[in-house]
Amino acid sequence: MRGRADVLEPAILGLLHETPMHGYELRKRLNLLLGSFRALSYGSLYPCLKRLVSRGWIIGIDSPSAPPQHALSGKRARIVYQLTAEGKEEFLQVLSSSGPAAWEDDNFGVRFAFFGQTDADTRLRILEGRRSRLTERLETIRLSFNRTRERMDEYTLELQRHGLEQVEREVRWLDGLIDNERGQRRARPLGAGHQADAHPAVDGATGTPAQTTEKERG
Amino acid sequence: MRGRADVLEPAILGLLHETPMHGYELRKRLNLLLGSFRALSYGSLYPCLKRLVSRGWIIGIDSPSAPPQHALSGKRARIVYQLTAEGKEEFLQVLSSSGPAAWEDDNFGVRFAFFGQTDADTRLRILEGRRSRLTERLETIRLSFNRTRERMDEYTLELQRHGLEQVEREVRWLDGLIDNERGQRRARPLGAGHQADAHPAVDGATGTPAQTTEKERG
DNA sequence: GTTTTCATGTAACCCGTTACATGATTCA
DNA sequence: TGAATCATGTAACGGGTTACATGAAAAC
Repeated sequence: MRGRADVLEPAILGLLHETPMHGYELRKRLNLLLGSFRALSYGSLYPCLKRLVSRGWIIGIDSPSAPPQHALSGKRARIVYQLTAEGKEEFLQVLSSSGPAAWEDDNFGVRFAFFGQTDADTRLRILEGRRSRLTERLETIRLSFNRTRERMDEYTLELQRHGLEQVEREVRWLDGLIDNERGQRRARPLGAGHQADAHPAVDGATGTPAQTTEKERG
Repeated sequence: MRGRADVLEPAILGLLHETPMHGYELRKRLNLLLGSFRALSYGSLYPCLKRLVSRGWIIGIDSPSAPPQHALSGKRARIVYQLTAEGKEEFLQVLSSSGPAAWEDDNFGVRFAFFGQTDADTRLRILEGRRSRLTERLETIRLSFNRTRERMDEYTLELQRHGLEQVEREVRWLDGLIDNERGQRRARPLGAGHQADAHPAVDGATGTPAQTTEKERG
């Protein structure tokens, strides 16, 4: 898997910055946040938490936690983790950084997920960095495409074409976001743009009253 | 990165099935094929080649190879790899397999890249498997989306929305491909469909006469 | 003549998954 | 009562990247 780049640690810090949590729940949140479609393994999560504890960025407090219903006693003792002062400082520092690392494939997602806590300047710088990173990639792909198109069979060609389209789409998405960031005061409320694109996006299962049993990655 | 699932080995087998190559060139082809945007490292490639050799699937022949131009002598001795009979057999077996493994995220790309050498039945089964895999994922995302939308800030929401749209787009892409596979005899020539989507796709740098210096991933 | 590209490798490290181990609680 | 979910971990393994090492040929 994508080694390097420490996407897990900042993600954990970020989630714990919002609210303290125990490992099990953290994992669920992380699965959503990271969007990696194979669930994060415990063999990865718990050692990481340990690491963060040993670095003094978080502490784990053993709490039996009274269950909302049933009123009776506590369920199994769970370890609720929360940020320390140092951890908070560390996270804020991560948030304010806007170097190339922030817009590489691995990190961009996490950084974006915490844009709500990132200041506007940094946000814009990251979005623009990401954009130029992608257009640069676009150039490379187009070049290779034009250089090798006659040697390729239709499927390879189609795969290439589709990949190209994906990146183009992503650039346009970024354009929308950047526009939105620039037209700061009372612009359209994010996720409205992309005119004439008729994105049906989220709608299925519209009526569900949010009471489904909490399931893996759901 | 994405550990497991052996995407490298089949890819190498497949490329060598088309034509013998030395490691350095193989890497370039692999970078295109795999579409992973960080170039494959030699520290990964050469050991893998070694593994394949030890398994008897490929052999490396030391050849000085006379350069096309200059007519004079051979450049540095390079090791040209080619499939053995066993390697060919192995690859063909991989090609004919159409289990769930074939349509998981990691493998689908490679499998698709070799569709030109895959029989129509297998192709269709893989495409359909992939499709149902994605729609299944779509359901999961939509559920979680509807369950957590009010608790999320606009950026997290937008990220989620964008992810959802990406998958939806991919499903539609698959629909086109499946249609195409089904309407076998003389259908539209792949990559034409997606009506009213006006995809500008490949065009930039149209005139380049394919003589640019071979560059990394290009 | 120097830089870039070609060309092949090795060893250490990182980080993630798999598989294993354990046990409480809740739901059918 | 038995299955599923909650909850926390450990150890082995795997495979990829980084960094290192080396050198020839081509391009500038």
